[in-house]
Amino acid sequence: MTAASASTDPRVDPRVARSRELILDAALDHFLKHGFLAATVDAIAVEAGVAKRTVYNLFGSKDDLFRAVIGRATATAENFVEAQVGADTNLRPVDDEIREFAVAHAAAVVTPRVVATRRLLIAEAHRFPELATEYFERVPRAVIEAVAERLQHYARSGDLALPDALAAAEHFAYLVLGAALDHALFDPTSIDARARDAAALAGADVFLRAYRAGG
Amino acid sequence: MTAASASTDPRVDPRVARSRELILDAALDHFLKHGFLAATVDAIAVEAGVAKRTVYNLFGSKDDLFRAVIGRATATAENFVEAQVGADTNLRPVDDEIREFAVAHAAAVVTPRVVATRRLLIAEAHRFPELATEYFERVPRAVIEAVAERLQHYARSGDLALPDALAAAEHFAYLVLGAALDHALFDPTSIDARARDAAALAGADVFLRAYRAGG
DNA sequence: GCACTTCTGCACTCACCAGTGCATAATGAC
DNA sequence: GTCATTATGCACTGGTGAGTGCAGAAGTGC
Repeated sequence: MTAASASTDPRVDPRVARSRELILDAALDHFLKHGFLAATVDAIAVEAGVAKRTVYNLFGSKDDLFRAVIGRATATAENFVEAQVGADTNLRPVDDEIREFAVAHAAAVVTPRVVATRRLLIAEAHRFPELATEYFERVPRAVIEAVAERLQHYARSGDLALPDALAAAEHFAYLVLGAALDHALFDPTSIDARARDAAALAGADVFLRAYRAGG
Repeated sequence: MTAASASTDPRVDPRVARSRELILDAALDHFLKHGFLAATVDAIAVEAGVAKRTVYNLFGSKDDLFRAVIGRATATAENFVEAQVGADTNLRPVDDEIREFAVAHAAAVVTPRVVATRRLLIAEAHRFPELATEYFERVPRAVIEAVAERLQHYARSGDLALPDALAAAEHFAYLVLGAALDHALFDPTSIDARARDAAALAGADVFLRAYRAGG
C-alpha cells in the first residue's frame, strides 16, 4: 500500500521513484546473496546502475537501506500470502483440498528466494531483531493463522476434528514442509521439487490421519 | 575422539593444549554472539586471556579458527546425540515412551545454545557450505535416523504402523518442535520452557493418532 | 527556455581489522 | 639449572568499506 503509492504518487519526483526502485531491487539481491555485513554499498550502487551518493541521498545509511529493503520484502510477501491463502472457499472434499494445498504451500515456501530471505533474517536477528520479529509475525505467522481459518471450514462441516485450530495449522505446516525447509536453510542446493512435493503429500496424509473426524 | 585425545596426548605441550582450549571456548562464545564477520580475533584473544599472536600461531587464520570451532561444536553435539538417543531400549507402552521422548527432544533442541548454533551455521552457509552441511548430517540428520530406529521397535511389536520409518521420524521431530524451533530462529526470546513442553506433548499426540497401528 | 531539484563522478577522510615481525619473558622437559 | 619451545606485548602494514563534499551534468515541471 505505502510502497505501491510511492511509485505512483505524482508529488514524488520520478527520478527519485526510479532510483529508489533500482536501488531497492539491487540491494535485495545483494543482501540475499551476501548477507548484511559482507554486502557493500558500492557494489549495490553499481548493480543498481546508480551513483553511491544517490544511495546515501535516498536512504541515509547502510542500516536504513537494509531496513527499507526488508520492509518492502516483508510487505511483498505479506501481500502474496493474503492473495494466495485467502483465495477460495472450500467446496471440495477435505482430502483433495488438503493434499493440493499442501503441495502448493510447500512449493511456495521451499524456494531459493524464500529460503534466502529466511536465512538473511535469521542471520541478522541479533543486529535487527525488530525486522526478524516483524517478518515472522507478518509472514509465516500470518500463513498459520490463515491456514487455521481454512481448516475451521472443515471442522464446521464435520470433516475434521480440531480441538485447537491454531495448533493444527502449525502441525499441518511443519508436517508438510518442516524437514525440507530446515534442510534448505543449511544447504540451499538440497531443494528438489520432486522430493518436496512427495514429502508434502506424505505430510498431508499424516495430518489427515490424525485430524480426520471420527478417527 | 580426535579432540579428546588432543588434550590428553602427552606429546602435546600442555601450554599448547591449554591455549587451544581457552581460545576455542572463547571463540565459540564470540562467534555465537556476533557471527563470523562481526567477530574480531582481537576480542576473542582478550576473552580467551591470550595474546592475539597465540591465536594466529595455533590456528593460522580467522577462517581456520572458525572451522576448528565449528568442528569441535559439531563433534560435541554428535556425541551428545549418540549418548542421548541410543540410550534405553523400549520396555514401556508406546504412548508413554513417545510423549516422554517428545518433551526430552524438544527440551534438548529448543535451547538458546542450540538455536544460536543453528543460526550461526545457517548464516554462514554461503561462506562455509561444508560446515553447515556437515553439521546438518551429523546432528539433526543423525537424530532423525536414531529416532527412526527407535520407532522401528514399536513397529515390530505391532504398536505403530510405519510404512516409512525415516519419514515418520521426520514427522515426529517437526510435529514436536518445528514451530518452536522456527520461531526461536527468528526470535531467541520466544523460547519458553512451558509452552515448548506443551507443544511437544500436543505434537506427540498427533503423531500417535496418525501412526498408531490399527487407526 | 527557465528555475529548481536530483544525479553523477571522484577524490577524500576515518575507522576498523586481519595478519605479521620481533624482542623479551615465561614455562615445560630432562 | 639448562635448553628448547611457547606465549606475550606492541608496533606495524595493508586493505577495505562506510560515509562525505563538491562542482558540474542532466532531468523535471511549467
